[in-house]
Amino acid sequence: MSNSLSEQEILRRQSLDELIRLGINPYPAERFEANVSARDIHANYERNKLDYKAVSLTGRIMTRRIMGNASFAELQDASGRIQIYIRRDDICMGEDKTLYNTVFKKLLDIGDIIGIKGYVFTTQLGEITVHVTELTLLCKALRPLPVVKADADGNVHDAFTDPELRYRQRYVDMIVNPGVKEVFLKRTALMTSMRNFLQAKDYVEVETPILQPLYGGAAARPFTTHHNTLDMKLYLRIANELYLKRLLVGGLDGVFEFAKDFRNEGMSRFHNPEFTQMELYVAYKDYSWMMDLVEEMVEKVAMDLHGTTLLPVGQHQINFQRPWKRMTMFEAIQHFTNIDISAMEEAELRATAATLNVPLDPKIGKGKIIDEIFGTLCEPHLIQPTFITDYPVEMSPLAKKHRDKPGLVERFEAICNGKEICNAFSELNDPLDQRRRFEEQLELGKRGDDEAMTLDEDFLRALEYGMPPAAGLGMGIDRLAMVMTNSPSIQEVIFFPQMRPEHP
RNA sequence: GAUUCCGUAGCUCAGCUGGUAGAGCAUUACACUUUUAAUGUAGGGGCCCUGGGUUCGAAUCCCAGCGGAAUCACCA
Repeated sequence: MSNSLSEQEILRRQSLDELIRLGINPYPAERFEANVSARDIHANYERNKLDYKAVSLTGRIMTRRIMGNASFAELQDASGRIQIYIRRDDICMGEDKTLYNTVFKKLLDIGDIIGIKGYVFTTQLGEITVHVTELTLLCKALRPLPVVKADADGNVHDAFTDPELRYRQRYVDMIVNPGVKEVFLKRTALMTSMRNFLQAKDYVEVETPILQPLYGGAAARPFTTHHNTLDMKLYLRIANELYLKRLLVGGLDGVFEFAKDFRNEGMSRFHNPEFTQMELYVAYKDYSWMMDLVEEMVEKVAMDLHGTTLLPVGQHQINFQRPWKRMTMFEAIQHFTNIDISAMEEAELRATAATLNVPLDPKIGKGKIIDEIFGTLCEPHLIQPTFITDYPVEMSPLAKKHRDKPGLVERFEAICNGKEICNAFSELNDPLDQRRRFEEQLELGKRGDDEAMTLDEDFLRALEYGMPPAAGLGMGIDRLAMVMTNSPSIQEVIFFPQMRPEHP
């Protein structure tokens, strides 16, 4: 951003001064009520012409085609675009033609917001258009908008595509690239659909602390902050799991929260430092019950958003229709490598990883080796929604041990388009086992694992009062939104993704 | 953090092996009462990301920095 104004910005400021000199308030306080939207006109005018003889409409001027004493322009409101037709002698009934000759033709620009009154008609070329009889300026824009045009064949010219500008100035992106708003409306619809689904089951939507004295519920590095009055360190949550489980102890049998979580880690097209998870905990259920719920919920979300379960995602067609494929982690590895690792100990696993060309950090243990093999050789190939079940206990300190498979926990992830979209367990409710698992994490922390979990005494105290057996779920809303809107990066589904500051 | 690519007008982009800038749209002026990427004619607009170097001369070559993108690493 420069201190000096561009030629076009100077001209717009001069136009602003001129408008004021003519007695026109460029930012009026009076309400201008629209009685119709662009979409409404397009959808209903042909069937019901009599209803469109006195319309009033607001919007932003997006294109202008000025031809002497009559002009066309396109107005964009929240619902879409509509062409308007402005004739000099219709908006200037008397001798004074200033409103058309000076105000409309010279002082208004692309990007200005106006209100119009008039009637709808169809032009000779068949385009539904509003014939303007009154024109009111509602907001003068001082910066020029990037002008994007589309030709008759639908080719877009001079598209506003620079990702940096699009993300830094999302408002411009939204004005100029209509698909952008659609993506975000879909994201909202996704959350609404999910919320309705969960509320219909009488689960309670709650809010839990974002500022936490101890961070827990996931393995990640936190953002740290400080409370002045209490003079204490606080963390932005990396998860809300431990608080929602306290609510199960407290007697809520089904709770969920759409939670902004914060992780102080790398950024990529799959990772933003702040992101949204929907976490759900339901008492007296287990992880296989939760798989059924996830299938049902995501299938419904797809239907609500698109009216179909079959969606294009990148190069693939993904079908969210129930039932989804289910396989254990060991089965998945056997499927993709033809090797059965289920009985292997650490040394053999390490050797197997080496023959499979999976690079390993020498410090990691058995559970992480298995996960590494899975993540490298299996996960990227799982395109259709698939539940992967039964994870090594070492990586899942909050999950209940498997009812009949030693060394594993009752956990699943749903993988879709090669990426995890959710993670769920039968929740560990044995307070003594939970304490041991935390202590193991503390050991890992001492050995230098900066993502090991901390021991939360208050959470353990809550478990000692007794938490009902429960199934828990964490669903990545951003990741799911990417899949549901066929977006290749997380920045496309977060309004204001994290960026370096413009002025270092 | 590593590698590769990118940074030129408000926007999208040209600019070859070095000779100090071009197009389309936008913008300005004029013409035009149903156009639609409106059209026609004539203009204006550039710290070529920043700082060093090489050179008689750098948008162009070299080095460093700043921003961005992709891939990888990291992220259960």
